[in-house]
This record gives sequence, C-alpha cells and structure tokens, in this order.
Amino acid sequence: MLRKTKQRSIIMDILRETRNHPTAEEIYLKARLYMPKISLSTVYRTLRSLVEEGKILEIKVFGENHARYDYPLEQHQHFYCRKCKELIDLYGDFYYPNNIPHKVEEIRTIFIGVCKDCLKEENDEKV
Amino acid sequence: MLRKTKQRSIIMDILRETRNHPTAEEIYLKARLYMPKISLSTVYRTLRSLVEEGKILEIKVFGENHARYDYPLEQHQHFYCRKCKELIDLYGDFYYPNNIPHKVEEIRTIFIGVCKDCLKEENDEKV
DNA sequence: ATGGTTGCAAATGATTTGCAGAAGC
DNA sequence: GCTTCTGCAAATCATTTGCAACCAT
Repeated sequence: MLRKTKQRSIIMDILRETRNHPTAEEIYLKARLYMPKISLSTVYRTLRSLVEEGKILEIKVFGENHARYDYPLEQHQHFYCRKCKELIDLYGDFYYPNNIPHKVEEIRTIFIGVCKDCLKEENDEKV
Repeated sequence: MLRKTKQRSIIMDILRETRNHPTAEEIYLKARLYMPKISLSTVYRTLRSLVEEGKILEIKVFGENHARYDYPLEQHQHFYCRKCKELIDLYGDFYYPNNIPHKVEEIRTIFIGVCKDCLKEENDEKV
C-alpha cells in the first residue's frame, strides 16, 4: 500500500508547477528549498514509483544522458530544440496509420529541430 | 579526417546485417567474433561518431537504460513491445500537423504496447 | 612522419540499492 | 506494531576519457 509522505507530496507539487520537464537533479534542488534534508535517492525512488503508477511521464532524449519528467495535463507531444536543448510541449491533432498489427497503448512523437526563438536568433546574427 | 579502420568496418557490417536494433554491448560481443581484441570503448567511440555523421540512429527507450542503434534503410518509425522488449520497425505513411511554429528537421514516433506475437500468446493462455 | 584511432584501465555521471532508523496506517 | 519510506553511503551500470602504443594516409 502506498503511503502519503511529505517528500512525495513535495515532489508532486513541484512536478505540477514546473512546466518545463525537469530532470531528477532539478527536482531535487527545488525540493530542498521546502525540505533541506530530502535525499536525491528519495527523489529518484519517488519519481520511479510515480512513473510506474502512470501519474507522470519519463522522457529520454537522444544525446542527453539524464531522464526528464513530465506531469501531463492533457495529451500532447514534444518538440526538442537541439540548440537551446529545450523540450517544448506541442498540442494539436496527430494522425497515425491505423493498420499497425500490434496493440498500441501509447504513442510518443518527438519532433527535433530548431525552435522559433533560436531560429530568430540565427537570422538576426546573419544581418 | 576520418580513417578507414578494420574495427569501424566490422561495426558498420554488424549494423547493416543486424535488423533488430542492437545495444552497444551486443555489437561488441558480435564484433569480438571477427576481432577478439576489439575493445568496448572502441565500439562506443565508433557508434558515437557514426551517430554524429548521421549514418546511424541512436534510440533510447524509457525504462531501458542503454541505447540501441539502428541502421535505417528507409524512413520508418518504431513499435516497442513492453512484454518482449522488442523494438519493431514500422513502415507506412505518417501524417503530422504542419502548423508547428519551429523548424522541424526530424520526427521520431514510437508506438508502445503489446506486439502481435505477445498478444497471441496472451490469448492462447486464456483458453 | 603525422595525426587520427585503438586498447586498456581508470573516471565519470546517472541511477539504484542495502541498511538502520523514522514515520504512516 | 507492523510495514513502508527515508537518508546516507556505497554499489552498479552504461558510457566516456587519458594515455601510450598503433596504424592509416
């Protein structure tokens, strides 16, 4: 049976507030502001159990060696900017082929490229 | 300037032949059959440079802690079976929204669920 | 000959685990 | 009171790196 602890609720709160896909380390640093003695392993353990419960999403980006965590408010996909390393939420309709011969339970799409802000910077530099 | 070495071509050959997305460790074990003294770090170094050159793809699946490598013959997406942990290629047309305000260079979709073989097994068990 | 490449061992970085004490139920 | 959860430190796992020898150009 899962127990309600202070550290678990702090971590959930941080995930709910933080809209930019934090890493375990980042969550740990924020959590310490509320509870200075919280340990990194508790953060990892809690994140893992939240993922297993299906309450949050674990996202791994190629090239990055750490996982990021996402508290999803509604169905969305992600855009990863290879310049600023930002992981941006994308909402909208996605159409996938329906002739897949397997039982599809979840679809994750990640778009990779350069985000509009970095693109703007690139163009400004050229002037 | 990139040099043509025995280890690099062995690794490329293995990737070309192996159609099931091997890990670095698996590639290393196969490579040793051709070249017993090849080192794991050479395998990692070579894979990294191939990824950087864009010749192969690095794929990270949530839950798995190691990367897999894919030598893509043609544009395709992946299906990951959470039962047998197989990563299966999917060919076909995918439609994505075209109103994304960023510069999209690459799209990666991964479908997660239970593959048709595992599904069959599940059903057989129920009988 | 020169400089990229390798093998080895040691280092790193992210994440996990063993254990004894603390805290939920 | 029993059991899960935590903090700490040590362990693990995948991957990277320093370095001297090696080999392709």
